[in-house]
Amino acid sequence: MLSNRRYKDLIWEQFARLAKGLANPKRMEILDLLAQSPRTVEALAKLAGMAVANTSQHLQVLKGAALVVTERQGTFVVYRLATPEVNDFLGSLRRLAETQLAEVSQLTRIFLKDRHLLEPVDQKALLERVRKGEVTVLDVRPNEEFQVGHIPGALSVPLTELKQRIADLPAGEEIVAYCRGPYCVLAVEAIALLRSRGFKAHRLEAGVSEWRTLGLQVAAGGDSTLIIPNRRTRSGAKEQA
Amino acid sequence: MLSNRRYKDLIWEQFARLAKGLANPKRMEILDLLAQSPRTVEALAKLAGMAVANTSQHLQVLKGAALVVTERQGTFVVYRLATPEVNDFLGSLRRLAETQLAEVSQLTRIFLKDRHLLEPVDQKALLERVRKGEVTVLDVRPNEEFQVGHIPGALSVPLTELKQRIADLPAGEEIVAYCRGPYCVLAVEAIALLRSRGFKAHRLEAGVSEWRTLGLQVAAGGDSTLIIPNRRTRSGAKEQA
DNA sequence: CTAATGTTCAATAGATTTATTGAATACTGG
DNA sequence: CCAGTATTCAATAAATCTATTGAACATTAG
Repeated sequence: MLSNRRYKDLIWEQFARLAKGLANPKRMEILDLLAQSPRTVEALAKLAGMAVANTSQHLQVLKGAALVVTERQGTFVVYRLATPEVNDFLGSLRRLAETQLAEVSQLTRIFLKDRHLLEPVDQKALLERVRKGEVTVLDVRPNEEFQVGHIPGALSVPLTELKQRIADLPAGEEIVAYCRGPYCVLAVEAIALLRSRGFKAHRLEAGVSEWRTLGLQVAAGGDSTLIIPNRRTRSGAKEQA
Repeated sequence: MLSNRRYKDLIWEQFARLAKGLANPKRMEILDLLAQSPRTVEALAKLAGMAVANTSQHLQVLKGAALVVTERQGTFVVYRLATPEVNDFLGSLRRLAETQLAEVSQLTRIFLKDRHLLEPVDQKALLERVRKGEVTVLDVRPNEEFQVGHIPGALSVPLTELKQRIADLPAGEEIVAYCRGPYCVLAVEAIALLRSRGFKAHRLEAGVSEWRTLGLQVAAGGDSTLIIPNRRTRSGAKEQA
């Protein structure tokens, strides 16, 4: 017979178990990377800047908290978020952190100010214009992530290739760049580069996971890569950090 | 100058900081109690079954994660959730735990089965009937919590007093009892008692915080306590565990 | 002021978490 | 089967977290 007190203890322990999975900066980063696309242990280790064994250990914790699931592909083990609900939940955790922790917005402000990009753009209006297809949208993440899912109509121009391909962009038009979300730095760098070349460019803070959470459609495959054909790459091995 | 890597590390650390606040069963329980009403350290310690110093320490952690705030009232220090967003977030954490962790629903099933209360009621329909005022609704939490906020139209009948006051209840009508939410045991016991006395009684899983999260109005004060007048009690000192 | 009460602080031991290291295991291609 | 690569496991030390204890501090009542 399960006593009241014992039931309570066990139930709260389960909730805390979920939270424990999130209670580490590196695991947080791993989850953010997995929100973009499924990845191998090796790829995650490289992107998060940590040893493979350590990454594997963190992934076991996340698996134990039922936040991620695995699938074997040959000698690789591919990890991904367990369900779309996990993605939505991560979004609500971040929003809570933004409202509750002054440090979050302060850090972002300092970071953007250092890069002379601290000009508040109405993100809601920008999102609406993107949704309506009124602006040229660049997805500056690695092409692998673009393939898995991107904002409809976006062009895949990974940050690593932007410099070489910048001449191909429409000179007069307004450009909007996005990457993995509000705390990803790829689009920030892309905007800096674009502006230094005279483009009128803005950063969309939302990434694909935010886009999806808003209930909007996500495109897959390489159909919007109008500028150059997709390159073949080894699973996650040469992504940008 | 804040480097990319350093910015990322600091940002993820902030998110993890929030999660760390939740990563302990006792803190989870404390937050659940605070979702009902503000409480003193002493009251929380008693309700959660832990030492005062230990409770105070946990509260410092929650305060550090900006999940709760304090207010001094004489020699007491009253803790409460920092914002309504914290309450909503706790709800989404629980919902995620329900979908991701089989243990949660299994524990609840075992608990209810032990008490012969495992008959699935359509909670959505029940909620709708409560909203429309079609049933007699009992709030079986301590009266202090009722005072702070309750479902409009509900009668305050704390579980501790139910036995004495059961004769005053309308015999024929259907009765719905609720307490602090899906993982609170007060209503479960109330239902068992009511049924043993021949009442047709059901448990509403939602508590006040869920009710509020749904965007519904919450009543405050003692105006719905139709059966007996509100008693004066010392802040949380004699609540039921 | 002093006494009483509620809360916090400080020190500690035991448990848990984390990064590192090197070895073991799983799968593929030959 | 063997060799090579990706992942996991096991052991360890350092760091962090937790509950307990007793003292210190803050506020109110007298």
